[in-house]
Amino acid sequence: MSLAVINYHQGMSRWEPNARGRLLQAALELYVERGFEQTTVAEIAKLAGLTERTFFRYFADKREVLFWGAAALQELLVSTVAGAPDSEAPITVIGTAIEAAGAVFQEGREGALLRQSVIAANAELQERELIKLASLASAMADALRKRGVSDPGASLSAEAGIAVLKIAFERWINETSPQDLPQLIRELFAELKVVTGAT
Amino acid sequence: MSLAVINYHQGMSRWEPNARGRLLQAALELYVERGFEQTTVAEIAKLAGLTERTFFRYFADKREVLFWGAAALQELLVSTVAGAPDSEAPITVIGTAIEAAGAVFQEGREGALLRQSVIAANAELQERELIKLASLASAMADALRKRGVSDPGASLSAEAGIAVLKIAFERWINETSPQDLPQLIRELFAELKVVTGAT
DNA sequence: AACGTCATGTCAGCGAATGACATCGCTCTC
DNA sequence: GAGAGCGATGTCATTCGCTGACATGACGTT
Repeated sequence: MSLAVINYHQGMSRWEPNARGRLLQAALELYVERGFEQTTVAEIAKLAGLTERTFFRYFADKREVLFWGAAALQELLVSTVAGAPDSEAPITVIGTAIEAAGAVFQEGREGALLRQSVIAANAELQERELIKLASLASAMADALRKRGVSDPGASLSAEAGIAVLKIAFERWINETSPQDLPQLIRELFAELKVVTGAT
Repeated sequence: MSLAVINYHQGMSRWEPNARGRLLQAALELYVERGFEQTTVAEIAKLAGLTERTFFRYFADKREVLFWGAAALQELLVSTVAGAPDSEAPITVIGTAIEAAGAVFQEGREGALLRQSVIAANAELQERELIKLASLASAMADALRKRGVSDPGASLSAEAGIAVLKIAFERWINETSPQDLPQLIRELFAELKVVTGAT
């Protein structure tokens, strides 16, 4: 890994565009090189050519930088659930949505690996990841209820889907030669079916 | 709610026993009265007749006070899983363990209500709760593997069990006249079976 | 009575986060 | 094209969570 020699603002004056992007890139680089705890917000801001105060105008806290993509993922899941044919069973709808999420992760696996290695090394980041996942489950359950799915079933299906995503992602990220993530997700849904009550 | 008039050390000198207990009680009282964020560690320590530094010798951080019971819960879950008859299916073993946890919550519902109202009002506390739940799932999955359950199934069963516990607890805590929690858990496991499409 | 040990106190300091206010650069208008 | 307005950024001060280093007090042992 190379040291942080690049200064993302260099000769730039104030008002250089893409402040959020510069902060994002600077933070990721430092988190990967030194680790999350060993990186201060002041360092990130300096590398991006901004001040500490500005960092907190773009990101609620030091952790949030790593979870910037969560909103888009939530939109994908919700819209996939909302757009599914009315005839499909709730668990099938959730399965389709989770597979779509898996396909997104599959592109850009290198970035996901880097990001996950940072998260795996820090408990605070794992906490943040878990609450994002819980938020995804909650949003999917809402989307199911809008389709007329009644309540214990909606929550259970959504939570089950997130559980599958967690386990599938973990396996996929730890594989040296990765298999197809959506397919792995499909297999885990099948396994879940077996596990919960094969007679 | 009464203001914090009680000083848990009063005329006590140094070396008064049960420092952890006093900190626990002081923290809970202040969290309930003022809310978690509005309570400083210095205030907790003062109410307990100790110093801020000593608080951090007993609790890793300000949040951990509210999760002191998690270790005992984990032991209960793991030992229940470990002690189940060999003939039982993994999901049944998990179901028994989760029901046992539910029974523990059922005693002391008032305390659980108070605790949960504090947690519900603060995102950081929800994060900590989620990582504790994830830790419970991980511990149960380990316990299943020691019984010879192979890996995708062990993780899936454990995560499904935790999902059921989450949903059951949430419903139970929001009921004015609460039904039997272990029974609610049993019903949710049945519903999960239906939802996943197990025939 | 001296000693060692363990719990607690004291002190100094770092870093995350936030509020209040100043300042800079762009754009729009007259 | 000079000034007004405005949004993005900087500056400053402060609070609070948390930690390390070291001092001190109480207790049991010999």
